Amino acid sequence: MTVKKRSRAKSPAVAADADTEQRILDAASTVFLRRGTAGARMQDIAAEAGVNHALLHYYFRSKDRLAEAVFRRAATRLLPPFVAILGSDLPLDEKVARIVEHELDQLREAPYLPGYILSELNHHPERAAQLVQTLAGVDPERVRPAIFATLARQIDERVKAKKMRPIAVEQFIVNLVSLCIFPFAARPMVMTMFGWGDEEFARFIDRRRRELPAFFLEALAR
Amino acid sequence: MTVKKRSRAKSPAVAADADTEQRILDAASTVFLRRGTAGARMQDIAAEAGVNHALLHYYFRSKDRLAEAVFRRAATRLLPPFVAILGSDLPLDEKVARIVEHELDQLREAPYLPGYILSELNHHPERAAQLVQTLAGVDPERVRPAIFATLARQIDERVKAKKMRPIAVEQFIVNLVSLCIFPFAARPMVMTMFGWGDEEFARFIDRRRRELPAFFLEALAR
DNA sequence: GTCATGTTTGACAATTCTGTTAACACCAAT
DNA sequence: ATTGGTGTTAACAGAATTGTCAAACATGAC
Repeated sequence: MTVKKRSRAKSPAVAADADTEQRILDAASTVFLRRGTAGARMQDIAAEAGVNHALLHYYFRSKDRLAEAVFRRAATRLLPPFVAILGSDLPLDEKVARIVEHELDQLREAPYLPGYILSELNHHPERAAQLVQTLAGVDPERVRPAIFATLARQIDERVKAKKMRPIAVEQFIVNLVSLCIFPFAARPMVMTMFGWGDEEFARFIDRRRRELPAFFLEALAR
Repeated sequence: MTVKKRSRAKSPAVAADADTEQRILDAASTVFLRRGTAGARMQDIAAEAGVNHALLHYYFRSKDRLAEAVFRRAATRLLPPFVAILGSDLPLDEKVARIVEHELDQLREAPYLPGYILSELNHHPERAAQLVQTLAGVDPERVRPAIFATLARQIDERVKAKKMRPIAVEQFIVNLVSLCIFPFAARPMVMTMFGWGDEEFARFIDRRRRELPAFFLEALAR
């Protein structure tokens, strides 16, 4: 009834003022990431976007749908690069270095992302499955082996060459991701514990970006 | 007006049925940890505790206060042991081993804890400061140096003895905590990614408990 | 027994929040 | 100019949620 085909044929004259739907989505991201889905109010999102709150419903029908759009976009920015790098055929230490650099660069720009995503997945675990599907384009049953295979082979090679102590692929991945993402998810706690402001935290991350690959690889070297 | 001195002189005859205030706090923990503070409903907590929801207000005055009580209790269970071990005078590798074991044992029982605490601190960063104070009994300005001093000295000694590569204390701590806590905070994602159920995740944690100390210490050994 | 005190409940008030509707402005095409 | 469609708003309806209150209830003391 209210749903129309949304052909965004933006008036070519006014290029400066962004597409409304986009502006709403951006505002929703801002608010949802800070307050969480349950804690956010539609009214606040409307204010942040500078529009009447009825417009949110016009474009996204309900809070649930808007929240899902935001979540999907957020997750899409966080995970795929990770999977791409891990599943590539770069040498193992190159993979580690790239992931650390990419992830830390990314999160420096969007520090609320990890906390938001972890929190949402804790409250709606069912979204995780749906998410992995969306990200992969196919179902996880087919993507997982692909990543696992190359990674397991690389680890195996280095173990056989006596260059690395053995480790399960799952532990390898979780360790790497933990070290990259956790500091951002726990940022308020970290900053308080160490008595830091934003600049100190930034320096901490800079240093981490340099030192983490070596730390991780040394943990496995022999 | 409604606040009375709450002398819990529990009727000694009926020891089985727990103190109501305690039952409410337990129920609130359950619900808040699962749904988050903003997502939880007072009605649900009342139902979980098996009482009328007016009782929640009778004992805790408002949702905010109840939420704070729950948060304080949760944080009190997670952090102090960590600080205690880290600040003790055990040898360094013993500290690492103990923290890994204790933390993983603890979290196996309460897997929602990390996600809840991280989430709450993201939405109310101001609570972090207040929390650290409460935990320490004194202000963080005095506790922090204490932990730092012993830890920094231990690291320094091993570095000088050519047994360890140098690392900043902050990075040391964050790395250790990341590896312990993150897997639980990201549990839904981890389980989905790997296609696991509860048993597989439990086995994963078991293995982690055994292997993590070595992983961590090897990362720094030379 | 009844009185006093703390506990518990059902009903209700007040507010906040989501979602809907009808009117209006603007532009494009006929 | 008129018509039709899209985007936008103000006002409103309905639901859900937090919080209050007076009355009922238990229990031990006198």
